[in-house]
Amino acid sequence: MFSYNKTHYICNIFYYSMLSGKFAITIHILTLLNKFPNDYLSSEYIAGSINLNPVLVRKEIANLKAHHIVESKEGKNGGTKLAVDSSKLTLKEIFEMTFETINLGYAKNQPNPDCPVGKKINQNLDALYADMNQKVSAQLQGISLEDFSNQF
Amino acid sequence: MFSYNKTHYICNIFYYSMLSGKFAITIHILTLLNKFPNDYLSSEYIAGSINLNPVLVRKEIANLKAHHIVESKEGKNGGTKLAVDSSKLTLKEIFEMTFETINLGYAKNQPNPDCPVGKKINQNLDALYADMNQKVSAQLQGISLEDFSNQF
DNA sequence: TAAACTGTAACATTTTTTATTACTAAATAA
DNA sequence: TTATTTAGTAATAAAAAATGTTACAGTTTA
Repeated sequence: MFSYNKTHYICNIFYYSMLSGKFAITIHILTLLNKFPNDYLSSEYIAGSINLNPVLVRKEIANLKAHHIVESKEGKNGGTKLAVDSSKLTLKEIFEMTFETINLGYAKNQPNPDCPVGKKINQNLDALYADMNQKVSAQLQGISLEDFSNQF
Repeated sequence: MFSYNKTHYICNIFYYSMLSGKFAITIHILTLLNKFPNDYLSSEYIAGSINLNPVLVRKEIANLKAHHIVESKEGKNGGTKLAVDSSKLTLKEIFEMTFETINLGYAKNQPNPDCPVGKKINQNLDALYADMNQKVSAQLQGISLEDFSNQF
């Protein structure tokens, strides 16, 4: 058995890039926009489809704008529309805009650096998750927003 | 633009199977146990390596016990040891014991069923995530606990 | 100039995750 | 046989993350 001091490591880890509803919400928004490429859809309207607060829709739209995927028009009759060709936008790109990576999580606290396992566990998990990301990315790369949207 | 009533759907969805630190903690526990296949390691000792509360370690161990992966001994000098051959236990099995599936999340509220997109979005996400799981599972299937443990 | 929008900040609430305390029961060693 | 160390577990607390709300300034259009 390894022996090490059982000090308490307070410091937390910032690996976290947890999944929330961000991807689902973003793809929902984009699917709607894709259905009406010539209309500016309001956040209120989109929110009504997702069943979500319009402010949260606008926040995701702000993210999409930062990536130049959509454009918005302020003022009356304003709203948001797609700014890219949906056949060229892949789910991989959408994924990357909403998550950094896919992973199976890390323990919250820093593992004990005096333990051989604790010292390397995150590094080894990183490697595992990196492989995982490659596989998932390859899959998502093969699906365009148009493909996804055509399923509806 | 689709038109639909903007009622508010309160009902939530139970898809959720979010990732926390469970997988990381479980694999950490199993790696330690694998390093000392003949010792009963206490939850206190394991907790000292993960830097986690011992009660939480015992909870994960309870889960492992339910899957007959480890066995425990109560009382003084008690603890937990592996009950399976680590070369035959795959990360896929460990993954399945701690998560049901991998996914990129769902919006929290039920989407609007009066909207063609809202009505089908979760079904289409499900299909996407199912493919994802297959790829990830195939990867994890190829790695045994022994393989993982040998990296340390 | 009123109305309908976006953009954003600030704050509140809810949900999830992690931590703690406290206790019972079991096994061992002295 | 008794003190000690351990698992097992329930109940509760605290922390963190996600989601929701309110409010309001700025923009555009009719």
